[in-house]
Amino acid sequence: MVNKKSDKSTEEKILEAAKAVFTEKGLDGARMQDIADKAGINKALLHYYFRSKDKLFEVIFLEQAAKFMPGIIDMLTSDMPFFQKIEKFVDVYISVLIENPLLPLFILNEVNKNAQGLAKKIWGGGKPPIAGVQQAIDKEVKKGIIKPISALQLMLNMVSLCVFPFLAKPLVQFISQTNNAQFNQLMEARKKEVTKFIIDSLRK
Amino acid sequence: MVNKKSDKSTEEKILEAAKAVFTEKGLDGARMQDIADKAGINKALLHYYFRSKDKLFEVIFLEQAAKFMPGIIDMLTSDMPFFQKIEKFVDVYISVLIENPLLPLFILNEVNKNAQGLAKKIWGGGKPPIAGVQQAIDKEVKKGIIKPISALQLMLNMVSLCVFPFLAKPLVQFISQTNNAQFNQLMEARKKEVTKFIIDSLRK
DNA sequence: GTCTATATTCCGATAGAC
DNA sequence: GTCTATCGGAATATAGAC
Repeated sequence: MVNKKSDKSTEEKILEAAKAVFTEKGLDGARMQDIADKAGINKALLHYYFRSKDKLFEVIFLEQAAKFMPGIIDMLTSDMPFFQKIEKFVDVYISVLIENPLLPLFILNEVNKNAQGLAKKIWGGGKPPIAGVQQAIDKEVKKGIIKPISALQLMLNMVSLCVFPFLAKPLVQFISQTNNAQFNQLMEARKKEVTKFIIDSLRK
Repeated sequence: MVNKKSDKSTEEKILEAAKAVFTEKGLDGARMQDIADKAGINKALLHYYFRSKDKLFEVIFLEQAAKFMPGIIDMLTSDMPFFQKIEKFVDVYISVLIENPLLPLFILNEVNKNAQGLAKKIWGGGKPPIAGVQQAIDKEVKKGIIKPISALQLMLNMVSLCVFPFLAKPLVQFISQTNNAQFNQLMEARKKEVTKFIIDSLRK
């Protein structure tokens, strides 16, 4: 084994390199040459494995999109205690983002450039079952545990608080004067902060 | 006056068109031809007024960046009542975003691609005076009005809750099944929701 | 200042040898 | 399967007439 990559299949090396380049530069900014270089092969081979840049991109995008879309609806409609659902969601989601800090910007960028096409390719054509979330909330309201709130607004709040700091990572690092490791510490600490912020707001 | 644009200077027409195309497509995705078409002129004239695509982009970027960076620090250190500061910030910021929904993604994208260069071009080299915000918060804590919180985390929360829905606008529209006008209504309603959400969380 | 026409560079994609 | 060499188109940028 000469280096770390030599025991991986060529296809795996390409996918790994493509993920890195696409998530950093976006579809338009990425260069097939860069992907080839990073994978340690040449351009022609990229076209041999994946017909075109667009095809390669689509593979990467769908793979990453699945990672980005949190199972927030499933989680909020599960049978865990309500506040525990929130804590779990925040914890898991921020952990994913610490491991994949470029993910949110990558996904949102491409969804915006391709609004109608991609948004529906991620989910099926079906509507998201947001009504179930509203029922779960209303149940807690009736029990007198939380204040009334719209399911959409609550989900927006939860996702916003988790994701935005990563979208604005360079700005946050500038304002907080932190390096990468310190930024991750900050986000680790933020798990508790966000959970507390949400629960304190909901609690009656 | 034949049309709306005929009484504007050529430079103004270019800037207007460039803003529209760059904010929609980003630096890499934008085409000089598209900008020329939208401005009602030809490509050569773009280079006559601005030397290159990059130069033109920089003008647009700096102009838009100023709009995006909210005066959150100034606002939080002003002498308004504390909860009123929050309400005002949310109201003003979401209004700006309703008028410029593409602004956040545009800015964050380019800041990320150019982390070191642009972040410092926006502000001067100086550190942001976040310490003043912490003092303003601590004062309210001592008065017994709010719970203790880090200035950075609070500012992150406030900005996250306002900005993220616009970054994820296509996804939000899909989930909430809304058209543009309905989305704007949703964001208008969100002003009160976000203000309430933040204040409920901070209040003792 | 504004245009048409053209030069130049870059990049995705293909051809063909091994 | 993998490579080198090259094509062909697209996009930025320039030259030069008006």
